[in-house]
Amino acid sequence: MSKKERQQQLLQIIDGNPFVTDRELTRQLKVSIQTIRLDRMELGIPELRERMKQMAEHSYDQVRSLPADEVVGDIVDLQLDRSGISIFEIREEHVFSRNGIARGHYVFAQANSLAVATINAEIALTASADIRFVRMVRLGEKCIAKAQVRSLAGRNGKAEVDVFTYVGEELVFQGHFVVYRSAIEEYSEGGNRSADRH
Amino acid sequence: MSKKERQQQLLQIIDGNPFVTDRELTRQLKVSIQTIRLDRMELGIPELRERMKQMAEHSYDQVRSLPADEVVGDIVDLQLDRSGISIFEIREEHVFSRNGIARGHYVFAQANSLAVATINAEIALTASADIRFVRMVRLGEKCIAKAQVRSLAGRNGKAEVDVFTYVGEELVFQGHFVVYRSAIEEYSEGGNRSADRH
DNA sequence: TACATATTAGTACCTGGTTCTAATTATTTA
DNA sequence: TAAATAATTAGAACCAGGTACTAATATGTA
Repeated sequence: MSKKERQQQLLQIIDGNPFVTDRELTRQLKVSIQTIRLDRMELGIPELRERMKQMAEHSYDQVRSLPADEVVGDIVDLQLDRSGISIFEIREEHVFSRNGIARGHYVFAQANSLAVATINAEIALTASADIRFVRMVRLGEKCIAKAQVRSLAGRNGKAEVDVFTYVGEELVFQGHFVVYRSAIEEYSEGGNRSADRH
Repeated sequence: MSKKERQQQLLQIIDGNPFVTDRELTRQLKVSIQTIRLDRMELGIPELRERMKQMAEHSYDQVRSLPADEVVGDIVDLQLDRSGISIFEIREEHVFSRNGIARGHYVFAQANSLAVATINAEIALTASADIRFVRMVRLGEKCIAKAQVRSLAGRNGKAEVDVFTYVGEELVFQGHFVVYRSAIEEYSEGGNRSADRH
């Protein structure tokens, strides 16, 4: 096996399992540990611990901003059963790496979270939605979603919420949500009201 | 400061920043490094490297299944401009930890990804959608989304796609998507066709 | 054959710890 | 107040998984 072939294999192995040690690599590639290390140098692959650290840091950033939180976006204003505003900044982890455009479901998730949070009920869940992506949202843009409750049925019924999301003055998304409100734990899209603002 | 108070502080510090070393902790808590280590022992907090490893492994699991991939769900059948089927298993990272119910935007994302992937165009993007969450989806359930293209406009125009998502025989989600297709790179919700199944 | 490239070997050193023994300080309790 | 107990600190040996560096040995090529 040539040096190039071996380095290709090494890339593949580490790509397939980033948790592999140099010692394990020597067993798989049948070369000395020094060769493995020279190869890693040439290929710019950091040591195992550094790889794990980078993965941990990367995931930590995501965890802090993302779906670890049951509400996507930061709710800055809330008048229960009336209106709400949330802010969500489009970051690296929300976009297609290819073109820096936000994945639709993040924009959707912000609006959905806000619609549900605005409804004052033990349990609120999205029943249906009618949505439109008015224009693409790019990396770094700050989405401001504004929710308006349009109608409220009884204590256990449907509520209708309109959400408009803006970047600056521009409308980027609009949605009409039908949200079920209930005191019974059945389908919780936003869950217990008291737990929303962790 | 009592031992209990210190251990509470220690928990808080590590919770706030899991990347802190014992040495940094000695500076913040003004005790010896042995005390820090005894405290970690008592509290069952692993060493920095182990913490990073766990985060990395956890995120790696997520990355493998989740939005790192630009298509949410595994497309198992695809007839461009006609129909498509994708499978998406609801895992730990897709549900509300509180009740084990899938976050709506994952169910939405699977359907959205499939609708876009089914359209045969250089660039495809979701323009609007009309969706309904028919019943909740729980941890461990396998969502099978079936897309049917209903209408196609010219090379650069709108396409309409219906997506029905099932768990077993039960319908859990339905959506009507309007997707823009274009050869011009403008708003890519699924991106270059050739890159979808990487 | 001479030279270059590739590979292997070996040593010292590093971080961020664990494990263990032992000594020193509080703090409590009899 | 003295003895007992708990809490804290010190120090040395050791570990994984490396880096950095020097030097020797293959292996191929002009």
